[in-house]
Amino acid sequence: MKVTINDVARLAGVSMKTVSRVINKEPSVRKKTYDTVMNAVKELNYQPNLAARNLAGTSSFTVGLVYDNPNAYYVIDMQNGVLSRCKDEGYELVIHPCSYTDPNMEADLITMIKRSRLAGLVLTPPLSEQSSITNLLDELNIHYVRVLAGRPSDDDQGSCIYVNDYKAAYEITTHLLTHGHENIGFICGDKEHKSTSERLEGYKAALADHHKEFDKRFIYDGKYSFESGVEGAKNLLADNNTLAITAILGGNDEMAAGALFASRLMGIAIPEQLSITGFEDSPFSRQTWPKLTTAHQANDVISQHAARLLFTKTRGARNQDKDIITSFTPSIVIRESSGPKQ
Amino acid sequence: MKVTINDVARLAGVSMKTVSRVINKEPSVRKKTYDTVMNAVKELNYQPNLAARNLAGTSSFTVGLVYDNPNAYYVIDMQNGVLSRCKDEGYELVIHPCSYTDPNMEADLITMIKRSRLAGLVLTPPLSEQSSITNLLDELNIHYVRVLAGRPSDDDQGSCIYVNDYKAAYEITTHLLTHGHENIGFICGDKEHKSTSERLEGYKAALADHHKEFDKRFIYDGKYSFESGVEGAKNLLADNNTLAITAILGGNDEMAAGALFASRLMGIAIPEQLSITGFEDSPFSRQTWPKLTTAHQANDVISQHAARLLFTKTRGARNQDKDIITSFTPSIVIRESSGPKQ
DNA sequence: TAGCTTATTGACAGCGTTGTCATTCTAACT
DNA sequence: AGTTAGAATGACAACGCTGTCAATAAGCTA
Repeated sequence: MKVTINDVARLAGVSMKTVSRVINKEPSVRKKTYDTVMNAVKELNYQPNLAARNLAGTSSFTVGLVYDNPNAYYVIDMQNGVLSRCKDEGYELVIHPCSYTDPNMEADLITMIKRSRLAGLVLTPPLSEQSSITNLLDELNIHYVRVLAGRPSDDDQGSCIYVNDYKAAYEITTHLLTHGHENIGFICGDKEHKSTSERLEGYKAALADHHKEFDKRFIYDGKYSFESGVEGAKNLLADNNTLAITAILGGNDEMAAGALFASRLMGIAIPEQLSITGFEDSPFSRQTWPKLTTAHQANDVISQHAARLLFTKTRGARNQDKDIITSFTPSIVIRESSGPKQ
Repeated sequence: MKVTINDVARLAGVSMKTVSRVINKEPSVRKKTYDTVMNAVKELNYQPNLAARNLAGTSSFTVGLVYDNPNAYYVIDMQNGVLSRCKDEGYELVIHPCSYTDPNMEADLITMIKRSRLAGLVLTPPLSEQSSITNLLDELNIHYVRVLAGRPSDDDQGSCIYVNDYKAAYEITTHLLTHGHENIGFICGDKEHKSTSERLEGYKAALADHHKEFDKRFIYDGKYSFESGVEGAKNLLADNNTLAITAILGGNDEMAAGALFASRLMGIAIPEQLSITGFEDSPFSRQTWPKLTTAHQANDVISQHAARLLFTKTRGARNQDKDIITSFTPSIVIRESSGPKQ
């Protein structure tokens, strides 16, 4: 019923240590021995016991995914990406949702790390931006990889995956500018998120390159929520649109959907009277009416790379994948919610 | 740095076995001893090592969550619910997304179970409905709890959590009927899902109780996807609405949102010309315009109960929580997408 | 072919817990 | 006080694997 490394060793006619070497892909195992062992593994359908490996080995086969993100689509994507790599490499994933406003957050994190002696962690925004967490992990000597909004080469120590929101926002703003829009509103996300400032900077840069002055009356501080998108649009378009706004850039799809909702309430036609764009390309950017122009962020791919990067860190020098992409730029997807200024 | 059971034992002046008894809440430990040990645990901030417990013990401290569901909101809710119970009980959660169309699904499942020697599994729909899976688990002697669409007392062996979609659909249909709607369309979900037939039965029962004949021309077979909701509405309202439909019941929120989208394209005013209702109360039922009338399903609560039920099964007779609710009926939430017939 | 170096393999301890079973207490009886 | 049942505790092996280090086999040089 339960197959152990000893059963495999017996069948293959080698010591259990040799079997261990084979399943860990250690060097200096003769090809022929390797094959014999692998055949035995397959014949018995052997699966190494994770608990035993974690207990005996110096490095564990468990990684953690830490997130504080209300966006279910985002979390699922990240999770699936990391998970798919874990499956390939025989790792196990422990997920750890948390809230950075929770005073117990760090204690909880430590508890988890201790309980499952983790090989490493993948940190997603906005937690990946908090130095209190990275400091803590450095102190505990835990490997981690951060997924971050930002432009590469900041203070990277080779453990970051960057999502270039700056560039994406630049492009989406440019898209609107080249369609004749002059007065473009921007609904920002949480001030605390790096992505917010990166996206705003991209917007500003595009304006500058088109010789338009930045005007903070066009900016609304939202919260990355649908509701704040509603508020944002109402605010920007207040008093019968005194600002003469013809396009609104949502800091994410939810806020853009909120802006759409608000426009609908105000009887504004999209995209005829107002262009609206989102950010992230989450599923519901395709489920609004009209569908949202947005910037596609390949979260599943990003998280896969994050996991790979973590694995190479964990395993030290050997197995250095050098083809891990560590910088991603969301690509804009043009749908029906944006169009030329009329 | 790393605190083990021995450190606690030494500090408390007892054997490590006694510490083990304390942290496992075993009987026959003197109150005084218990307190001494607990103080030592707290002082050292001791966390039992999960790998060691899983390896040494007869039952493991790891449970799995298996799902095949494209709905991110649903998955996250289930996950969070199970996770919150796990945290309380010191268990670890391993998630296992899979696809029932994948020929390797069962092999993958077995691999996971072997790798992490699971204490038990929580199965969510539609996988919870597949006898191939439950048979497999029975064979492997793995505990499991199923979350199911259905009415209690079917073939329950005390390991099911029921979601009474029948009743909820009955109520939502009644809501429409009492508002004067006579011709009510129904966009079904996947045929393979139990929830689809349960919801349809509820719809039929409500019609019957209002002395209305069931007419299958009012039924559209969808796929629980936004797109199929669009198609469903187009179909039901075809030829300038020859069926004179004034209300459409979406099998879930996504399809209802799709129907809303399609209505918009056809220039139909919601809810003035057509009432639309959803099912599940997922976040985007609040992000459509107008917001969807729907049936609220407390997935986080449901999954918490599923986890609790699993724990009591795992731990055998002791710790029998008798207050675990095993049947839930979604409650209808009336919003702006439905109204009286005009 | 002997002699040496290096590649390959194996024996055994130990990872941090729990299960088993033996031992020592405690308290309630004669 | 002397028994004794039963409660409370402890000693030690075992869980399935990996790390260390020693042993053997293979390959190379002269």
